[in-house]
Amino acid sequence: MNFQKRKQIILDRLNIDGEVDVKLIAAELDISEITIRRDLNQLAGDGLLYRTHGGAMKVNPLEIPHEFVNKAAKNVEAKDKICRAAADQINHGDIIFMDCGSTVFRLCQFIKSKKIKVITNSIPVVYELQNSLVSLNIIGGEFNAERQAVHGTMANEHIARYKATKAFLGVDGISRNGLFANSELEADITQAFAAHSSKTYLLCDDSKIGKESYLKFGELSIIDTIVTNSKSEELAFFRKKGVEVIVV
Amino acid sequence: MNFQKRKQIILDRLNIDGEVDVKLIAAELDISEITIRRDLNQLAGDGLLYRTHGGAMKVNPLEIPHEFVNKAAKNVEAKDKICRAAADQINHGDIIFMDCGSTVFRLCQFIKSKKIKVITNSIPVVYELQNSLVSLNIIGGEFNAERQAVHGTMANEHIARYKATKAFLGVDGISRNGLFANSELEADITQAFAAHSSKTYLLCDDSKIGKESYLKFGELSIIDTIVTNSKSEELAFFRKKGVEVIVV
DNA sequence: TTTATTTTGATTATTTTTGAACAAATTAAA
DNA sequence: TTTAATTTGTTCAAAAATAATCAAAATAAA
Repeated sequence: MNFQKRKQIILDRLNIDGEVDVKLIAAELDISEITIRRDLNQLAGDGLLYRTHGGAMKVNPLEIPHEFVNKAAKNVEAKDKICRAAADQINHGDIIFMDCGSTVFRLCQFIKSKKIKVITNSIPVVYELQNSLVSLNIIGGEFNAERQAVHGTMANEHIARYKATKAFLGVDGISRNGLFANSELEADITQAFAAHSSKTYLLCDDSKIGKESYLKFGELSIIDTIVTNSKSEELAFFRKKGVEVIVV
Repeated sequence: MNFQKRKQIILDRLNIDGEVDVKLIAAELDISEITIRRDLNQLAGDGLLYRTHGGAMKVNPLEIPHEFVNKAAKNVEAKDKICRAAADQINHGDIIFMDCGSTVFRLCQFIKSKKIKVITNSIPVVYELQNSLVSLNIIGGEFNAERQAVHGTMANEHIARYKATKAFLGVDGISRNGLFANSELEADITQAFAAHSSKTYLLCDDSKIGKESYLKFGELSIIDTIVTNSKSEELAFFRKKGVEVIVV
């Protein structure tokens, strides 16, 4: 019974019970208390548990289940149709912006073999494209764990340094009144992307069309093309406003 | 019974039981313990298993691009010692730079529960720290798939916008003649990190001490502290030059 | 064949791990 | 508050594992 094995047992026990007791563990593993104490101290030193008198407690429940993955898995069929159509718009040599939307993320699988440059603030996009023909540029700044992406002042400045041929973006809602976002950070970066690309595509499944939520941040006019599976009558209005609409 | 055959048996056993014991294997194969130990050390050096006292354990398969894992898994024990000592230097509230070295990567596991800001160009570091108490800032710019990291002009400019309390860096070699890197990109970003942090730590295992390869890019003076497992006499020279040396 | 190289094993010294004993610190109880 | 019980850190010693050194055996090369 070596340290590595005891470490595993102790951490397993912590995950189950939330706490461990020096005496109990020592008796159970048939090993001296001083050794268990030394183990706990070492693990506490590495930040793997909190030391208490007589034992240890679990350290903060850090494991945030990958919300992003779940979100990306919703409405997959529609999203994939949208993305396949969007990928058809991308040509060899394009420089494209991709934001951190869950629909935009699914675009990755359709562009892996294209010789293009992708500039993105989404870490999942980076993972997905890192072993492909796509050349990647990561937007720097403060990382938001929930969105798995970078936002903020530095990010916006970074975008402003580049000029893309096309931007593929998501929003939280779009209606005849404009574009809506869940947060100011997302709104800002979406605007920055749109402002620094020659052509701006909005990828949105039917759940987003006509939806108005939280923060209106821009007019329809900053969008050139909408790619969607929606059959909403709102689309006719978008067309009338000069926005190209691709229905899949 | 040659090394190849023993290697096969050892790795098979590891896959089945998750661990092996020097004494048991030695008895079973009717071969001396010292030979088995040598085998295990070699396999551990190749990152194929994790050496423990009295045996070895299966290496936990991280879900990180393989190229990176293999490199990071070499010389694990020394690197972990180095990183534990390095982590001791980090205090609540610190703002630290971390580069894309394989040793620096292993620092992650020891700082997950620290309330600090980490600014990094390494995507594996981001991945490893994303669900921790650490607040992350990603350095933007062109992504290099081989190094799993960002380098270049934008990256250097990004770094220049920040000021860190401490930088933890790797190099490809260090000798009395200065610091050596594998590429200009790495050299530039290392210098940028060092220039914009109050204190610069170099994490390097013994294989890097005294090594001079490819490109000399800086003097010893840009380093404040070296953390290493080396016992080279070169260390005395570093100390004479005013560099603090922490030997683990 | 002889000679060099590599691999293996035995011996010894060193390091690491562990446990016991006791003093210091902490918690609980009176 | 004071006292008792528990937990902890420290020091030291024993045991186990390891590394280092060198010699023997196996293998490859000339």
